[in-house]
Amino acid sequence: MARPPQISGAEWEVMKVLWEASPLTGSEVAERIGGHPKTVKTLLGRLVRKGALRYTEEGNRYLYRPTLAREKYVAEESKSFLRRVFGGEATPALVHFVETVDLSEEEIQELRELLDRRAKGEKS
Amino acid sequence: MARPPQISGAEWEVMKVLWEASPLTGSEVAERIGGHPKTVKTLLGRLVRKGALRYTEEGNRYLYRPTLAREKYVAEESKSFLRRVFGGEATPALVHFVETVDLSEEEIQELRELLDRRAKGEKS
DNA sequence: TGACAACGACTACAGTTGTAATCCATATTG
DNA sequence: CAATATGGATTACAACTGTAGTCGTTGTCA
Repeated sequence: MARPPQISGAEWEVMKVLWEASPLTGSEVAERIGGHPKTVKTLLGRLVRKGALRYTEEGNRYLYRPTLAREKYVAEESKSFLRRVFGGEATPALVHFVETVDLSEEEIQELRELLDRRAKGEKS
Repeated sequence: MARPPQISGAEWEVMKVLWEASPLTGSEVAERIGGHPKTVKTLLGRLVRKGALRYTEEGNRYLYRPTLAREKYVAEESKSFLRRVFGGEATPALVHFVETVDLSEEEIQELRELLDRRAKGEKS
């Protein structure tokens, strides 16, 4: 199973709008991210080349849509981030986030419940 | 307060060994990451140019050391990761990690305690 | 003291990225 | 229909990256 292709920062912006709504034309995407249409077109082309997007022709223009769900990319990026910055260890990263970020009471509660569920059993 | 300079993947490897032990000569760094000395020298030079490393001369060679603590970079990279992948929201990222990564009983316990402490007050 | 090894400085070079512009064909508008 | 706007294809181009090689100097070993 081939890994999702590598997506750059600007490309990620493009993917985001297409994960929110697709298919879209190039101009629609450009409009939503508020970027220069030419630039966005370039990015769309690169993403197609990388296999992150497909398109279908609608009259004279293309309709783009993602080939993979956002979650796949999130997982990939997260792993790469963990590897790079935390030597692949999730716990130090979790500790870092919990310690440095503002969390509301509700969020803390949510996370605590999640950990509880995690603690009982759905282990591998 | 100027942000820590942007560090690429290969450069990060170099920084890691210097955060573990410094100062080191170029060859020592190369040895520890097991990379080609020439390549490592290039990276060291770039990091100096970027301001991520300083060096002092020791005889005919340089001794390199980081200009900033690892934590600064970790914070920077983490923020940029959150922004890119999770729209700047920490909680979804935390949820993602807790759900997708294997955590030992002890790690879960550690995180739970951390959340508890977080819940009582020490905002910052 | 002469050959060689190691150093830093500089150079190389292709691939990626961000940001567009140019070119040509077609669609739209007056 | 003519002028223009728009679309995709192609081209541009500098900065950044990964990965080294070349050059000139100097310390070291035989």
